[in-house]
Amino acid sequence: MVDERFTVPGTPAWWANRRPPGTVRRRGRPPLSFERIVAGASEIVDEIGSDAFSMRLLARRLDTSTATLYRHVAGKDELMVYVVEHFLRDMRLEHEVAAGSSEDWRDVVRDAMLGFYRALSAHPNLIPLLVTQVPVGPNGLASRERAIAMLVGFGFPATLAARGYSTLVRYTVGFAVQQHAPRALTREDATALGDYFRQLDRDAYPQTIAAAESLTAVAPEDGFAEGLHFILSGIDKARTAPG
Amino acid sequence: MVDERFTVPGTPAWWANRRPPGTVRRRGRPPLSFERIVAGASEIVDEIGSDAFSMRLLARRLDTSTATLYRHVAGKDELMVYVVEHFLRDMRLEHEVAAGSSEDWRDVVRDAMLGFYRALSAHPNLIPLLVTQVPVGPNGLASRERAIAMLVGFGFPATLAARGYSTLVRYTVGFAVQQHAPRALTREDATALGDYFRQLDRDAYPQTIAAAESLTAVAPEDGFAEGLHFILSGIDKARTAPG
DNA sequence: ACCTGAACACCGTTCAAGT
DNA sequence: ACCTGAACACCGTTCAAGT
Repeated sequence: MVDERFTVPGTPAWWANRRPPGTVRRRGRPPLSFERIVAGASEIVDEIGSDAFSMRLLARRLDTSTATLYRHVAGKDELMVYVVEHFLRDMRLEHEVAAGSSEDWRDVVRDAMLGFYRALSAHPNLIPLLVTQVPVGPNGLASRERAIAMLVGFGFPATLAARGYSTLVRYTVGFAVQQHAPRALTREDATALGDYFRQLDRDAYPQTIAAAESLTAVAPEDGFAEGLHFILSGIDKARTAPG
Repeated sequence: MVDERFTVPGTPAWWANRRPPGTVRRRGRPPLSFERIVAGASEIVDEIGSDAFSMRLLARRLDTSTATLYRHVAGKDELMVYVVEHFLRDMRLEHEVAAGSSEDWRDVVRDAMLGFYRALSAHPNLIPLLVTQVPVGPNGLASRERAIAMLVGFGFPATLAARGYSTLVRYTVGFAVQQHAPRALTREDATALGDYFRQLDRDAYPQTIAAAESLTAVAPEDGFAEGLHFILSGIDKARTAPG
């Protein structure tokens, strides 16, 4: 019986023990490299989501067969781990900028988290994958390191930096998946939901009716920024508390 | 072309226009009621999750055929909406208690959200369904109404009550799905992840190594409670702020 | 040595045919 | 009128057979 920790894609042990994949030459067709497979899979996931993604679809797009794909990757699960890693690299490149413009750590971290949120919003079909994976591949590690270093640079003790970072990432991914996941509410849905709330029985749902506007009218990013403000405010209080 | 809003299960329009389902008598077997179908589906989802749930499995367990199930429900999606509604009723019954023991609204709301979080933790396979649905069936509406009324009862303006409620529910469901979703990190995984962090290159990942303990050692519920504390603290500041 | 058609054991959903 | 076996068009994954 094989130790399962070494076979579950995306786990630390799996990253540590995986064999770097190679390239296969094919007569008359572009070589089928590992990179081309991951890039093709990332494209399809971005377009239609990881549920609708299928090995057959990818094989067709790369002009090969599913069995050949299985010679490069262990299966769909493993491929999705590489897809996450692929997107994290792009997100890092996109956000190498910013920072430094303010002295209040809350402004800097708010902008960083808003950038992360916007990057997720730009690739909604990626979000469900981040919910089921804690990214510990090279790009995932680098993002985590930079973020914690940023907080420590603002004078946070290591413990509060780690916990604040965890809370912020959890909040952002959790908010994004509820807002942008397949089948999430569109703006039209929110309008319809507001109308629905307002038409409810006034005796049974007085508060829901009174709050209908606030419950549904907020633009997605504003709703995210509000909660983010609450969290940053709470962390700041913990940071400046005596003791 | 039919208006899609009336055919997508779980939407307000769908709830408003759906036809209440009936019961079918079968010779020599227990009658196949809508309730038995939802109860059976809820059991299976609780056991193995909504992905692994299949109409064939449910049909086998209820001693019938898939085609017969389709005479009672429109399909798997619709059935999952009823499964959510089913669990929300149970959660309401379980939490009819508490409240009133403290004068600080934060203590009361913290206990309420912890109760919700524990209810979700007790049914991890239900959580992914809550991510893709805003529950607006009878039980979902009643929960929302009670929660907002509680905040208003503590003197919150309607707008802040609605936004605070939204943030709290999003945070709780978002945290729960990342902590408890199928394939989420177990305690053993977290330990392995901590070891992995500590073994990284000291020059490349100094902060990750320093924070390894804090990043992975926190018990799940403590991590949730910490973030919850930040949010409650932030909302309280908004509530007591002048203007 | 490398590749792949076809198969296996599944899905959600539908419908012709039975009782 | 009610029920269902079998089908349709898919999955992820594997392997015997080809080049």
